[in-house]
This record gives sequence, structure tokens and C-alpha cells, in this order.
Amino acid sequence: MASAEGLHAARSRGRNTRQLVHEVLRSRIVGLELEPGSAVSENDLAAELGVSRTPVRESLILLADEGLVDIYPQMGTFVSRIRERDVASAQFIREALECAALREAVGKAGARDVAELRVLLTAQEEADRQADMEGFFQLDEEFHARLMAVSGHASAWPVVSQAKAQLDRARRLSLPMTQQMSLLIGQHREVVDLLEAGDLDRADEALRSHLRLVFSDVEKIRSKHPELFSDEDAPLRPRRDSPRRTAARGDR
Amino acid sequence: MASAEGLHAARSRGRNTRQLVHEVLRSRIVGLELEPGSAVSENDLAAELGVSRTPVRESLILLADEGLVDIYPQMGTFVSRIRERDVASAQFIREALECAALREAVGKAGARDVAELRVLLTAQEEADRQADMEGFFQLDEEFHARLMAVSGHASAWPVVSQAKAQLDRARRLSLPMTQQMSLLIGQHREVVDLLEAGDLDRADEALRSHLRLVFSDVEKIRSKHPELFSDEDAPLRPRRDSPRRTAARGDR
DNA sequence: GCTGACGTACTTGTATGGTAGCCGACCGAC
DNA sequence: GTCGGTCGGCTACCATACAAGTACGTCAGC
Repeated sequence: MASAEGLHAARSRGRNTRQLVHEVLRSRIVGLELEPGSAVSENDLAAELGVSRTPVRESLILLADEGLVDIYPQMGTFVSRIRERDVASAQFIREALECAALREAVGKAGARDVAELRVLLTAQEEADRQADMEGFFQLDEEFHARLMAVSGHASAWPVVSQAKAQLDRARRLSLPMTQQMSLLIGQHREVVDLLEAGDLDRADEALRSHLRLVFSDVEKIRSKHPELFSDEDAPLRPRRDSPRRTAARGDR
Repeated sequence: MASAEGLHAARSRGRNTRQLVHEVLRSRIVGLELEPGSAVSENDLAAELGVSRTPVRESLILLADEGLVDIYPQMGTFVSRIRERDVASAQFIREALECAALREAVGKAGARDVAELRVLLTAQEEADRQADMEGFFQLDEEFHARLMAVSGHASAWPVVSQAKAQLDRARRLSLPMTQQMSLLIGQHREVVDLLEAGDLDRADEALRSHLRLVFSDVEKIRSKHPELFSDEDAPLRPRRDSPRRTAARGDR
């Protein structure tokens, strides 16, 4: 997945190196491939990805803006630990925007919109049957994005997506309980049903409780994996214990 | 304001060059000192500000992420024209977040919160009397930020602020009608009154209509200054007519 | 006069060099 | 044993050099 070589292969397709590096790193962080608290050095990443430090550095700056990494000048850059405050903020933003969009979507939604959403629901059930967690995550993202698009506010999705990233890092750990998947899908279906029926208030409520469930998951995770979270106000101890990088030298 | 020399002077105070350049450019763009459509060359800015291309470039990347500039590789970077779509999106985001926060603030607001808000209202009236538009803008920003803070969601303000930037560029041109200022202040006061009274629905409605008024202003501006707006879908003509930069050479 | 090819001057993208500053281990003094 | 200074190695920051590509003025050909 997104190895060093694959990066250059896709490079010709419009996007430049910075954007590719940004996507790779973002995906690794949100997918927990890079754990909260771990160091991400410009030099190491540049060497691993086979590019210079410049695009890596520019990507890290963007990721810092998104709150996914913390840059400590002259000390290092670290994947940000999950902060209570950021998670709560992300939840608030997501809930406000998605619910506001849904309220506008009710009444606007055509038969085609509903049909497209139902296609995604079916695909989600298939992913559930196959226990394809990664696939479900993508379909979930697409579902929520599409839901916002119905209201005509697709352009606000990136903001939601950014907030969502903070939540998803933690969720990644919780979803293994496969029972959750069918529950979430059921909630998705309920939202679509109520949207189709034009029941504004109940649709809003259904989506809101769906999002809250996701949020409460994060809290559960916290007790299980406290090392991924930041104990607030004690961030000035990034720890540079980075073990010597043994491999990754012969390539290129 | 914010000349090249001032930049280095403030540099010692914690923030690095990139952040300073970012603030300067953002302020110039939102303040319309740099007009939509005008070219912002990495080289020119670096020379003018007395720094190298690197921090300038990194700032521009951040500004592009905020939608304030458009980067066309190998062609140039231009202050983005105001796009119908972006303005609508910004309005949606702002309205959803600010109103959601206000709804949560009702009931939470203590006497002290209300008092602090009222202090800002008084200051706004003073700015109105003195026809101090710039001061009013800052106080307006502070009022809305404080209002969100009451709900405990101050950390979501940057998102609102980013959306607001898109709207403010246009508003900058409209506010000269000083009659508007007292109208806006009156609406601010109404929101605070209803917040204090604990009337959730009417407070929400008051804030919403206030924000909508601001939004409608933008539409008025469009007819007056069409050159600042993008006629959608015709963006691939940035025009490089950048007139020779005559001044700004002897300093440093 | 008009059209089309070409060259120059500009742009951003990427790579690399040098600097200031922080951490942590080592080592000597007490 | 404990404390304090020093030094090596690492970091991100900034500056600079080079590369790839576009626009636009110029000029030759018609």
C-alpha cells in the first residue's frame, strides 16, 4: 500500500509530490499505521519515500494545520496524541454541519438521491458480511459525504472530513467488534428512510444519535488505550526515544 | 502596517518566519489590500518581506488550503476571486456552527459571560460613533468568537474564522455605509438579550437572521464590484499581466 | 497586415546546503 | 552516589540552487 515506488508511479497523474506525500501520510496517520506519539522526521520520511525533504516538510505543515501532527521546532515532529479537547471539538463540528445539512436535504432529496444512498447501504451490508472493516470505513465515509451532497453543501464536506479524521483515529481501534457494524448500518438506513419520508425532526435526531454513538465509542477506547491519548496540558514531553533506524538504507 | 522591518522585529517573540508571513499575507488578503485576482509571486513577496522563498511559499500553501489563493503550477499564484460557491459554503458553515454553539450556550451563560459580551457591544457603539470601521471589524470578530466560547466550543472558532474570511473580503467593501454598523450592533444586542433571557429559539433566530444579513450584503457587493468575483467555471485565465514592480528595491 | 514558430523571462516544484537550538548521554567534581 | 557542565547528534528552520514548464513578445514567412 502506497509504498515508495508506487508514489512515483502515480506522480504523473496530475498531482504533485507534495499532494501525494500528504495523502500517504494522512492515510497512515488516520489508519493508525503511524501511532499517536510516534516521531515523523522529515529526513526519515524523505529517505523512505524517495523524495527530498521539501515536499515532506510542506506536507507535515499541512498536517499540523489539520491537527494530525505536532511540530516542535528544533525538537521534532510527532503524530499528535488524541486530545480530549480536539475530539470534543471535532464531534461538535461534525454534528453541527452534518445535521444542518440533513435538515436542508429533507425536501430536496429526489428519488435518485435516495437510490444512490441505498446502494451504499447495500454495499455496507456486503462489507459487514465479509468482515471487511477497511471497506466499511470507506463506504461509511462515502455515505456521509453523499448525504451532505444531497443538501447541496458538498463543498463543506472537507471541513467535516477534517474533523472526522480526529475521531476516526480512535474508532479504528474499536470497530473490531463486528457487531457494531450492523448497528451502524441500521442507523444509516434509518436516516435514509426518514429522509425519504420527509420527517425532518426525526431524521435529524436519528443522525445525531448515530454520530453520538460514534463519539461514545471514542470514550470507550480511551480506557483501553490511554497511551494514544494526551493527558491534556502535559504535551511538552514528546520523548525522542526514537530507536535507531536499522533498515532502509540500501534502496535507491 | 506590517512592513518588512516590523516582520523581523517581531520574529523573536516565539513565532517563526512562516507564521509571521502567513499572518501578514492573510491580513492583506482579507483586508483587500491584495485584491482578488492579483498575482502574488513567491519571489516578489520574498524580496519585499526580506526573507527567502521558503517561508513565503509555505505560507502560500497554507493560504491555498484556506481558499484564499489559487496556485497554478508553473503559472503563478493569485489571490482567489470570490466564488459564489465558496461564499455559500462559508455561509452555511458559519451559520451551522455559530447557531449550534449558541443553542448550547443558552442556559450555560453566566452573568459574567453576558457582562463581557456587553462590554464588547459598548465598544462597538463607540467605534460606530467614531466611524472606525477597522476597529468595528475587529470587535465584531471578537464578539462572535466570544459568543462561541460561552458554549465551551471556543476550539471550533478557527473553523468559523476560516469560513468568515471568505465573507469578510466582500464585506470590507460594503461596510462604508455607516448606517449598517448600528443595525448590526442592534442585532448583536438582541442576541445577547435573548441569550440572557434564555430564549433558545428566538436567540437562534436572531443570530441566524443577523448572519443572513451579512450574507446578503455580499450579494449586493457582487453587482457593484463584479471584477472581484469569479464567474464560476471560467477560472483558467488568471492573466499574468503583473505590472512591473517599480518600488520596493532600495530597502533591506 | 496577418499568422505561426521561437526564444526569453517568468512561474512554481524539487533538491540540497547551512544554521540555531534542543535533547540526552557522558564524565568529572563533590 | 549525586549533581552539574559539556559535547555529540539530532531536529526543524531558512536560504539557495537547479529543474520543468508556461505565457508572451518578437520576428520571420506568407
